[in-house]
Amino acid sequence: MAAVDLATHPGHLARRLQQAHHLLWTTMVSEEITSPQFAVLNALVAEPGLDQRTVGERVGLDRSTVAEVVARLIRRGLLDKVRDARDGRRFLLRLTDEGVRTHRGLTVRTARMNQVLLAPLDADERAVFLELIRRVADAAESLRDPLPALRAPH
Amino acid sequence: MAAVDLATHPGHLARRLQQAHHLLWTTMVSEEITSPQFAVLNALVAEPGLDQRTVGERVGLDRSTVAEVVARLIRRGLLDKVRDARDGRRFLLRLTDEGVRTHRGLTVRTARMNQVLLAPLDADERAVFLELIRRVADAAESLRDPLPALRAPH
DNA sequence: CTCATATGGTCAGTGCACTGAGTATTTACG
DNA sequence: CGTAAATACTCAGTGCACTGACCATATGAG
Repeated sequence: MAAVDLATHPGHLARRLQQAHHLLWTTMVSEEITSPQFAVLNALVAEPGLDQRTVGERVGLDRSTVAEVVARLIRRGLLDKVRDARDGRRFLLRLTDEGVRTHRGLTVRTARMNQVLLAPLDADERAVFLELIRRVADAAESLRDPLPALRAPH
Repeated sequence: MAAVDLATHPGHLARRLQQAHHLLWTTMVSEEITSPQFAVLNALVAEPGLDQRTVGERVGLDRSTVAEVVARLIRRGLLDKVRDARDGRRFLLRLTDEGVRTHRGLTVRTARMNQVLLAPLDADERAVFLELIRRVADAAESLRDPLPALRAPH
């Protein structure tokens, strides 16, 4: 009987939170476009013509995952990908008109969805909630390469 | 220029938090056993002999995902699965000795890892952090079937 | 007892997410 | 100029996560 209480494990709670979010997203926002796909569209609305690597940096996705998400958005006709003339390694990404329209429509719905998701918290708690998650995520993120010092044995 | 600030989107932050957690987990806890696998082991330490469905309920996983995770744990020899004699639909799950040992070892490491993950927060903030995530996740969870009322058109 | 319904599990399909290896292009050093 | 290092991307492999369709066993109402 050495079982642990998972409700004190942030990783476990993060997973459950994401599932809750996924549930609301598919019912209230879209069944076709996913949340990561929206994040990519959003990054390109803010900064058209980014390459894949930079998009990944903006939305927090690694190169392989960006490639997959981008492929799906292109297949749906929301995105164009053209080789950079000045640097042949890069692909420059740009929304199609359809992509811009889709992003606009989803923006409204995501706002409504976030309201529902955060409904159990009052205004102060919401601000704290977002800030604490951000701080924890940022801290661990900035710890990517620098410190393989705490690596486990075996 | 109708781009949105993703730092105000709980779903996006939840995903980033989970990635941060995943990063720390693989370096500080285990490269073989994943966090969901540990959750299943932990549920069976607390309540040996559960069936798959109930395990899923305890750790927040759907039946298909539980089946996959269980299959991997069996392949690693950490778990046994036997048909319930009293109800031929069920499979009863039980840890092997090796499974118990593995769980015990990981428990220590997960505690250390959680310390590092929560390092950017002070003690009060940690308590608030866990409680707020739990409340939001629970609320959305309890909204599974009852309310397809807010479903989006199209 | 019989048949409709619940329930536990499996399977196929889709999508996110990471790692590690490999390819192509660019850049920087000698 | 020429080659080594860095960079952008692709590809294969593994694992989580959900849905919807399907199968088998149980159970409850008639």
